Amino acid sequence: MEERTAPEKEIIRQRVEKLERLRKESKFDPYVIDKWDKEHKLSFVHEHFSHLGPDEMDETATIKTAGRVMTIRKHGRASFAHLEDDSERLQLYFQLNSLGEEEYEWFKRWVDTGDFLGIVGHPFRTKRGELSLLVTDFKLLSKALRPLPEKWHGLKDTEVRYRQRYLDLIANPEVREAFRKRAKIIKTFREVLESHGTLEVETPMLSPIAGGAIARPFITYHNALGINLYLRIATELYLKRLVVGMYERVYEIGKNFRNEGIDSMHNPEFTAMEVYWAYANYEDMMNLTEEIIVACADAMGSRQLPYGDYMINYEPPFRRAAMVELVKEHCGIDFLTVTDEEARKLAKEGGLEVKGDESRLLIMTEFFDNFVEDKLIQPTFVLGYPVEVSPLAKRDPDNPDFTRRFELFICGAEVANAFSELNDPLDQKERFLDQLRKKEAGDEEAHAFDEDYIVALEHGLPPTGGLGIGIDRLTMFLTNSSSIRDVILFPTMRPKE
RNA sequence: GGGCCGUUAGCUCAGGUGGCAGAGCACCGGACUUUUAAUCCGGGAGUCGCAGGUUCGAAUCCUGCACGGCUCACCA
Repeated sequence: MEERTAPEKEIIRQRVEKLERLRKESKFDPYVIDKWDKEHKLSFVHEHFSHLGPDEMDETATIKTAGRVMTIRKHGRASFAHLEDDSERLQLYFQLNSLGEEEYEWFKRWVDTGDFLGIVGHPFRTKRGELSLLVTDFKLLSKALRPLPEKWHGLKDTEVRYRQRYLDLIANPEVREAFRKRAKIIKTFREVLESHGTLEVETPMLSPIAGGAIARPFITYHNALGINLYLRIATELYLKRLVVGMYERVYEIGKNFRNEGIDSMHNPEFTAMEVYWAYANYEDMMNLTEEIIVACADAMGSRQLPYGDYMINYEPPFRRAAMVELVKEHCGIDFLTVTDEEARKLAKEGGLEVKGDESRLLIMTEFFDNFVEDKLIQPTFVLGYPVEVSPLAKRDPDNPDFTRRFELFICGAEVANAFSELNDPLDQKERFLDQLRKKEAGDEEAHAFDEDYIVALEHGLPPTGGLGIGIDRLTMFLTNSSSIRDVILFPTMRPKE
């Protein structure tokens, strides 16, 4: 049988062989070094030596830096390379005269693109005008055995980009930038919340009941306890227990898990922020939402940010409109003046599925979901959600069919959900029971009945405003990303084979 | 779940009507002391996503499957 070598293996074989020769011939092992005193980021050179003119060098300045070799251009007795670190890219100039023959030949012989180099050198600008370092000393800090993605076109294959994100990050600097922005957004959340004296807490991801939202949970099993546990779908019920427990302002930023479909707006695990303030209501939460999002926009550098074909204006105040008004505006129907029966008829005419027992307000939310939501491009607070679709929100005392609740829509998608929290234990129990009945009637996604939470409410929850913001989605809109996978480093993927 | 599209060298991509598997980058060897998608000369590199079918002959046509993308539906 003829032995065949796969080409990829062949490249790696060559590199491994080279590594072995390097170890043997020059008594040097690139994987032995465990420290390099990197004194300067590459951006330091750009920041401090941009004033150098063509062919001008600052020999009094010695830069000690390190990074990954991205390109090499060898020219006999002088060579150029580009070094990249997490701040910048900078050209290196290796010259026989300044390095000495032995060192220079060593570089040409052993250094490949993808390798990590420690560099000592003087800043200068080439005749052609590129800021560079004249290398006076260098050390090979680590070797790459696989080739870098193509340098000109970058890495485009979406599947590889998501599965091997590190390659995406190496090849596409704008991707690195997007995740820096994500970190900035989360930092901004913390700064705003802390500035209002809000305490960051952590609540269970594993719990016997997955409550606080409508979603199918992931189920897992704990061996020692011998019970099923659910991965959380929201942090809501635990955070409100903490307000019962005398923390007046708490928030949590963390992962939620929902066992549902995957598309450009949904990942099975996603990051949400939830915050609860005692003695505050949903209007305070609206102001807080605005404050956080405006601060995030500012952190991105502008209150006008593009998303696809749209320019989104994050200048406050955001529009605030009742759902009834928005449905009237977009559909021409005033659901306050129709009967349940008329509403169902209108729904049928509008092409919506009707079972026959829906209230006019439930139909209204259907109209909203189907015909209004995706039209809300500019940041819009939608107020006045019916009680039926808001089992954890306080009723509006002037209008008991509605709750003191809002959702914020940006680019046609829900970004925030908030309400004056229902703190009446008896009402809450009734609404849970109502959800239970829905579940028994076959609604897989009705809220779970959480007896322990009712007990907590019975001990007294102060009037409380609560808010949840989907950080991935907000990050998408602030970074002009068309898919949630572009703002999650390692999105959920089906394993290959 | 439905529809459409994609899968060819490590990467980016060509390969009308079926007829010897290609280019650039990357890699290996050589020349070159200011290049920057360096250039020039030479070389190696492929289970054409997988499986089956049609055919003298399939990267190409047909069927199924896998993975991915877009989209619709469903869903927060």
